[in-house]
Amino acid sequence: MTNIKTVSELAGVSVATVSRTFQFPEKVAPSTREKVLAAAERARYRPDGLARNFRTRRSNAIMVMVPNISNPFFSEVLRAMQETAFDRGYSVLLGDTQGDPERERTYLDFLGTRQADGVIQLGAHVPTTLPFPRTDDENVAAPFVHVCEAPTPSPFPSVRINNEAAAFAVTQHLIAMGRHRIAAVLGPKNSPLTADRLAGWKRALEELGAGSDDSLIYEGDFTLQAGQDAVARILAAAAHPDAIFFFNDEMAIGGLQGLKEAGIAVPDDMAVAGFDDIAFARFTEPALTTVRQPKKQIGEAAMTMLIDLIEDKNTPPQNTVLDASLVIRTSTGQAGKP
Amino acid sequence: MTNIKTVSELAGVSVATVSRTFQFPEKVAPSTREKVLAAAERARYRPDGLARNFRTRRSNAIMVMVPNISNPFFSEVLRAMQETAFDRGYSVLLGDTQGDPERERTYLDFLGTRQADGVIQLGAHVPTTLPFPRTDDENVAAPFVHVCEAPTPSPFPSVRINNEAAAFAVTQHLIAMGRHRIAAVLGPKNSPLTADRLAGWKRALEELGAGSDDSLIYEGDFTLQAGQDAVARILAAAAHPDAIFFFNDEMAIGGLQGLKEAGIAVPDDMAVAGFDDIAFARFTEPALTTVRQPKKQIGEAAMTMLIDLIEDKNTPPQNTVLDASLVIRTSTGQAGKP
DNA sequence: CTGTTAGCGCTTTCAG
DNA sequence: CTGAAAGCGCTAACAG
Repeated sequence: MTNIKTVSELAGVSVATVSRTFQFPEKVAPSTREKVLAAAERARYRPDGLARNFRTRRSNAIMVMVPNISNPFFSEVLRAMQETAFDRGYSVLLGDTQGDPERERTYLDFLGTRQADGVIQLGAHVPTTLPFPRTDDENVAAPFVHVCEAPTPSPFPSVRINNEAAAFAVTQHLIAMGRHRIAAVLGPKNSPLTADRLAGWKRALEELGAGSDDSLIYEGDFTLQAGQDAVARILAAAAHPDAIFFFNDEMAIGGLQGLKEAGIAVPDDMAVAGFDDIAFARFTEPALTTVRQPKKQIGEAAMTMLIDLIEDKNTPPQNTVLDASLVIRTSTGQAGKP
Repeated sequence: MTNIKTVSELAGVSVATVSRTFQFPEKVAPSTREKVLAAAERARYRPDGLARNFRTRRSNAIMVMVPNISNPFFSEVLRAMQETAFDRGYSVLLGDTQGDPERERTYLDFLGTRQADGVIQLGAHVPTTLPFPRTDDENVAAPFVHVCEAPTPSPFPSVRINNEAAAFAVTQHLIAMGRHRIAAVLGPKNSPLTADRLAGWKRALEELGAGSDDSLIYEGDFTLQAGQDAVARILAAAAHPDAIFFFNDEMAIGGLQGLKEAGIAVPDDMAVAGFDDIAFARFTEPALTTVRQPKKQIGEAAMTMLIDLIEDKNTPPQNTVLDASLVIRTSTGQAGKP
């Protein structure tokens, strides 16, 4: 129950001085500062964060909405975000949405109720009505950053990689390895990311390969199970493809399992590629060729952008595109071997 | 900028009535309620969460400290925690500690500054001084729950599985499969969980096997890399073991990779077991025998316990032990085959 | 460099 | 069922 008043009396100074001692120690004479700190120590005083937040109208918290925190890609990005937020004095509120728009609305509302100073969206959904922090200035950008799944063009500041180009590179590599019929296993529909990767796959097949063929497109949802299921459907089709490009690593790992169970040799009978380069991709059998997304950079860039937006209302909204690189392992065959 | 006063004037009622309409709608006459809600709607009013938190002296937030959010075991548990918290009207603050005690202290301090109503610790470290919420009643249990890594006996409420028994079961299974020299690859030192699993391994070897042998113990830290490294050390030893019990699945997966690179056949030349049953365990080559931890239940139980503690100061602190089960897959050999 | 003072927006008695 | 009013603990002008 010890509050600022108690401490001020104990130290024989005003409450303002106590406040300053904690907020701006340099604005207080060293001798006074010591008196205050001693008194605070003695009274086991901790400034009340709730009162401070209330008074300053800032929660110093960032809501991060993530479709599924168990997805290793997201958890890596999230870790970098939390790290960056921490370094800048913000805490991270976790909002696992499971893709549920109602959940997203609830979490977004943390902005409206001032329980978060900003929001990062790692999912695909774009909010239509944003509960702006109650400012009358319509020109101030909303403290909202869209990560990975931002549509093009994006109405909000965003951070992502060039998914089209990365998917093109994967498909190009498969073609270079002598593959002709390359299936694509998609992520969730309506996801800009899925659309972009699909466009890259298509362009590569049309420019460099045998042309694209919609019968080579299979649905998926980024889960291990979806990868396994897709393989079952792929193998049931009349003419097998000779390669499968899974739109994320988890599906590729599920797919490898499905292929193993079906007795299909990878990469000899079927080449397999993924996307993301999660930690496990290096440990599959065979090791997975994939696209390395700069997870740490993505998280850092997004959080930095958001906090800049919050703290400096003049920061112009940006759409940052980071580099991704193709990581060639053994699941797509060895050089020199068809 | 629209606040409770604006709404009260618009609706022609007092601020108290507006407050009640949002807090306890049933305490307000239906006709009044409608007036208020209409006015709130018109003014686009959102109650200020910071003011509310300040006034009620509650943040409605739970700090969850986790050593590494990228670990699939933790992220699964965390997801269940967030779900449970959400259902009970709490948000989750993410505190990735990377095992750093200073970080842990900082996060723990959220209690002291009232920025969190409770703390869950998923790491091994036990706080010595807890910044109690400022109550004078020394008998009130601190809103702190220790998960998975709680020492025995635990000074705090806790949730965990019986690690000793589970490790015993793994080792027993390996012995039953005809293995004689069973190596153990540990988790972080000083972790109660590591100690318990080691004790189970040791007891099984002594009661059912050839006796335990400290030269079969290898250090680890729960990362993929650690598993791979441990295999290198194991294979460099004079006499190979014929089985390896990794104390978590990630190390086991790293270990499988190391064994593959060394040309050791699993399970024929070396049986491998893990611990946790993360989603990827079913998709390794060969599929991993492991201990299934009830991740969802652990998360739910811990969060429920903590919130009960917060909301009902009479809840007695408990130490909950949940069931874990051995999941036998192919990495430890097939029945009937030595 | 320090003190005085006025609230921030809301909840919560306490009366009526 | 509703209103009046006090005040949570702190910060930030402003004045000295």
